[in-house]
Amino acid sequence: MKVQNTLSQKKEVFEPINSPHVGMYVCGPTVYNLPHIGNARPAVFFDVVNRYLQFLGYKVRYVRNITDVGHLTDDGDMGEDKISKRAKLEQLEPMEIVDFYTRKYFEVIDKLNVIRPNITPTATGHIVEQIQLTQKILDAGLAYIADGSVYFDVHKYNKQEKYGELSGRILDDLLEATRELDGQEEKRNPADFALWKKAQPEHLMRWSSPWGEGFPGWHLECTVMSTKYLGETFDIHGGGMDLMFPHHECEIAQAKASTGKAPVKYWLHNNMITIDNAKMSKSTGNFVTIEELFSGNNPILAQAYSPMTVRFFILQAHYRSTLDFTNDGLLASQKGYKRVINALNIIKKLEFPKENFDKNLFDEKIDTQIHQFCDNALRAMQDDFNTAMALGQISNMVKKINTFYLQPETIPQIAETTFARMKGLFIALVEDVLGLQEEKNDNTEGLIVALLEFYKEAKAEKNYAIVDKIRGHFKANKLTIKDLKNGNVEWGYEE
RNA sequence: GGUUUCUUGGCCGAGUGGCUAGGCAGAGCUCUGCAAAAGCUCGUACAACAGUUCGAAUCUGUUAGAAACCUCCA
Repeated sequence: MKVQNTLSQKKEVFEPINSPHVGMYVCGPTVYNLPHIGNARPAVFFDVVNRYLQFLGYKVRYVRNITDVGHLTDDGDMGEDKISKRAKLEQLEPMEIVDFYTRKYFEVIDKLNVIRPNITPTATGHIVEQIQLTQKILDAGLAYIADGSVYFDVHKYNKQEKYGELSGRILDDLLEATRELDGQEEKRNPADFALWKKAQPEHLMRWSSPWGEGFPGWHLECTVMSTKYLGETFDIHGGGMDLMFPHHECEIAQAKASTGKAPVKYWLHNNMITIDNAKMSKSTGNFVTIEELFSGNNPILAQAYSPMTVRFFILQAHYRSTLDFTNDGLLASQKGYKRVINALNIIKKLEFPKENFDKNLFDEKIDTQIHQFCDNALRAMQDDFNTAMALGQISNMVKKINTFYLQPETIPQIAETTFARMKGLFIALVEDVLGLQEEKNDNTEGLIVALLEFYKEAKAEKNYAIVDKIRGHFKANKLTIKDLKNGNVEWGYEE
């Protein structure tokens, strides 16, 4: 398998440090707002990575953090922070916000059929470790204390290591480009970043430390938690491209400063999502939440889109391309998804004929074609998780499956082993790897009412055979038909 | 200004130097009491220019345009 490593900017052969074990860390959400469609992409994509690695037989330990401190009030920026403003307005504890949005996050991400990570650590749960790491970097001489805060000394670090290796930035260029921000006077250098930040009196989340009361810096938690659960060097670190700089760059710096080792072997970054070609972000407020997507309750949306439609839509693009959310695109995915699921249900029931089939039917061309679909689909996944390509091949299989379904007698055009391979792979890819599952329509009520119509008609015609038959079906489903005195017919649960 | 990336048919969206990606929409056909579903067939696609090559959407260069990041964000 090959993966595109942001660090080398090349596709590299994936070789776990400690095969068959794979350690994967993905930056999770900052839980101070409703999860939006931009949160859905990494969640779904890295879920597929997790699933595919397991499909290949690896034992994955998947860690995805919850950032619940460090972003509630800005570092330096004196501008308005809508969240803390709102927290104040609603008189909520920060942890109340955190708890509420964490639950919201899991709620919608679960609906997308994302398997929960093995560990979901929180930043507030690792304050002690973060203090320890800060001390370690101080001891290494790569940080300095300024008025109760601790800053990472990027300049000094850059003399022994290369700061900017992940994002391809050069420190000197960065300095010129960096804007003047408020509250940065304490820093020796604008590129320096906070490891520990002194808490202002109004700051609600605070812990005592050797440097006074404060809270951990933005980048510290990921270094601490990834190291704690996956070791000083682990296999995969994932996240959105926007985290490449400075977040992941700082993580590398923190890790190298404290352990002297590169923390991550393969860096994977998913691209951004746009809405009608405009970038989505929390601050500009043009965002669509995942809940809204499911409910259709947003002016941008023409209708509601089911979780699996959204998942299918995300997987139809390669993860390193930007993905534009449009109604047309989602609608196309809705249909494409249903087509695949219909075929999934069909192939599950479809069997190769036991005997009495015409052995002369065997057609090597078709047989080879099926094998190619299978090979191509697997190759696509092997090549940097090309889910779009894999879905294309699955689509090819769908056609064949539908044909075989309508003309089962033609199944022996392919060998029994070929049939078994396609069946097994199709199900495995769709369900296990891509994580697409059937969404059952909840049309029970409508169907019951329809059946009652027939019941009434049959009764009017005194066709009691049909009447009894319908009653029987209701009973079999633990329902009863109630012929009311006023002539109405209703249904209820069997008591 | 710097860094990274992108520009594919009506829309979305893959792609290897030479062989049909795929989906959606559209047209025609088959099947069908009518439909639907399904299958088959079809449309001019690869930003522009130049170069490398027997051959390039795929490599190189130039130009134009776009995006993300450089500041909290997945």
